[in-house]
Amino acid sequence: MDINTVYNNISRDAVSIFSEEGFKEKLNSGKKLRIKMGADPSRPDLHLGHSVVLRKLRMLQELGHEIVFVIGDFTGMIGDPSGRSKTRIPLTFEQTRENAKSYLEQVVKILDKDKTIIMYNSEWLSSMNFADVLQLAGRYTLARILERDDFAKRYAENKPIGLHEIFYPLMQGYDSVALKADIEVGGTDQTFNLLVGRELQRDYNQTPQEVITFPLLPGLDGVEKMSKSLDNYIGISEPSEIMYEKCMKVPDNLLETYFKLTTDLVESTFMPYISKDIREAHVLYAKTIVTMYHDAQSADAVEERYRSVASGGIPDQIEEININNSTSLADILKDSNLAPSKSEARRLITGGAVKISGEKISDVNYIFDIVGEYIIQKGKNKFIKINVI
RNA sequence: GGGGGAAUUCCCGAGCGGCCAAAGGGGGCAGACUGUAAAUCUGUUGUCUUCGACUUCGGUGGUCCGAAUCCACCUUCCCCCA
Repeated sequence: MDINTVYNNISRDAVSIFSEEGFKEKLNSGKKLRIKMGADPSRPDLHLGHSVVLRKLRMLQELGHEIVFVIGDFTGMIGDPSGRSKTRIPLTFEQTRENAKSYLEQVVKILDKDKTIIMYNSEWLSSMNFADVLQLAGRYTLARILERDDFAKRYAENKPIGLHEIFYPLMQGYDSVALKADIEVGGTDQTFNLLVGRELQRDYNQTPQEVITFPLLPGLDGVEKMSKSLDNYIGISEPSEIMYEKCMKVPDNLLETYFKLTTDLVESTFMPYISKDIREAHVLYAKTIVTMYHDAQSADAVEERYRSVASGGIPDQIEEININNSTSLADILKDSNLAPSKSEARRLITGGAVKISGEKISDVNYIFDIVGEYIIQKGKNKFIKINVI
C-alpha cells in the first residue's frame, strides 16, 4: 500500500480528522511517525468494534510507522468516564497488568508485533507530584471539561461525578505530551479526550498531534455500541463456531456497515449479495470474518456445522462428558453449564427447551439409568454429548 | 456548616407491619413463527433435597407472635441554603 491509498482509505472511513492537512503533511513528511492509541486495561477482550481502528493502524504500520499502545494502567485506576453513567470501580495495579497482557496477545492478531510498542502510562503519571498536577490542571477550565457530553449529562441528571474523573481527559491528554505523539486514533466516543491531548501538546510547545476518530461499530443488538459488558460483541478470539453464529446474527440493516468497517471486501463484492439475498450476504460475512481470525479451513468446517444445525441437525463435534448412572437430567444441565442453576435447569425442562437425542423431554425428574451415549440439546444450538457409565 | 430526601431482586421502579421471593417495565432465557434473523405472540426469570424449605429488599442492632415495611446507630448517594 502506498501513502495515497492509505490516506484515502482512512479519510473515507474516519468520522473526523483534526486536521486533515496536518495528517496529510505528516504522512508525506517521510518521517517515521509515532501513532498513539489508548488501551483500556479494564476490558481485555477485543472485539470487532476494536478491530475497526486496529485495522487502520495496521495500514499505517505497513507504511513503516510506529504504533504505541498506551495501556492506561494508571488511568485505569480511575476508569474512563466516557459513555458511562456511573463511576467505574477502580482496578488494582495487578489487575491492570494482567489485563494488559491478554490485551497484547489479542492485538497481534491484527497488528504486526514487531512494529508495536506497549507503554504504561503509570511510567510518567505516577511520578508527577502535586505541583505538576496543579500545573496540568491549570491549563484547562471546569467549564470546558463539563462541556463534555458524559459529564454534562450526568451533571444534569444529578448523577455523581467524582473529582478524580475530571482529571481523566487531562491525564489521557498528557500521555500524548509524554509520548510526543504525532497522531492519535480512537473511536468517536474518545473525541474529547483526544482533542485535549492536542491542546496540551500545544501548551507544552509540541506540534499538536493529528486526531483521527472512527465510527463506533454498533453491537449485535443493533442499538448500543459493541461492548463486552453489554454482551453484544463478536470477540476476535472467540471459537470459530461461535464467531460464525454471531456473524449470522448481525442485524440485517447493519450488515453493510459491518462489511465496510470490519472486512477488506469492497462494495462491489458484497453489495450484490446484500441486495439480492441477505442470508447469503451473512454467510459471506461470517466466512470472511472467521477466515480473518482463524483460517479458511475452519471457516468451511464451521459453515457446514452451521448449516447442519440450522436444518435441525446435530453437529459432529460436541463437548463430551462422562456421567454416572442414575444422574438426573437437571444435574447434568447444571454441571455442563447448559443451565446456571438446577432451578433454571428445571425451568428449561418444563418449558420444553431440552431434548435428549432429538426427543423433547418434559419430565423434570428425568434420570439417566441406561448405560449408553446420549446427546442433550438445550434450545436451538447448545449441545452436549454424555456417556452414561 | 445548616436543612430536606433516597438506598428494593441483572437494570429501572412499585411496595410502607402479615395475603411479599416482592407489582410493572426493560433486559435475559425458552416455546410458536422464521432465515439458529427481525417483528409478533406465549411462558419463564433467587436457591435447593420443589405439593415443602431456605436465603434476599445498603450495613449492624432493636421492637413485635410476625419487618423490605417501625425504631436506633452506621455507610453511601442526591437536592436546597451557606
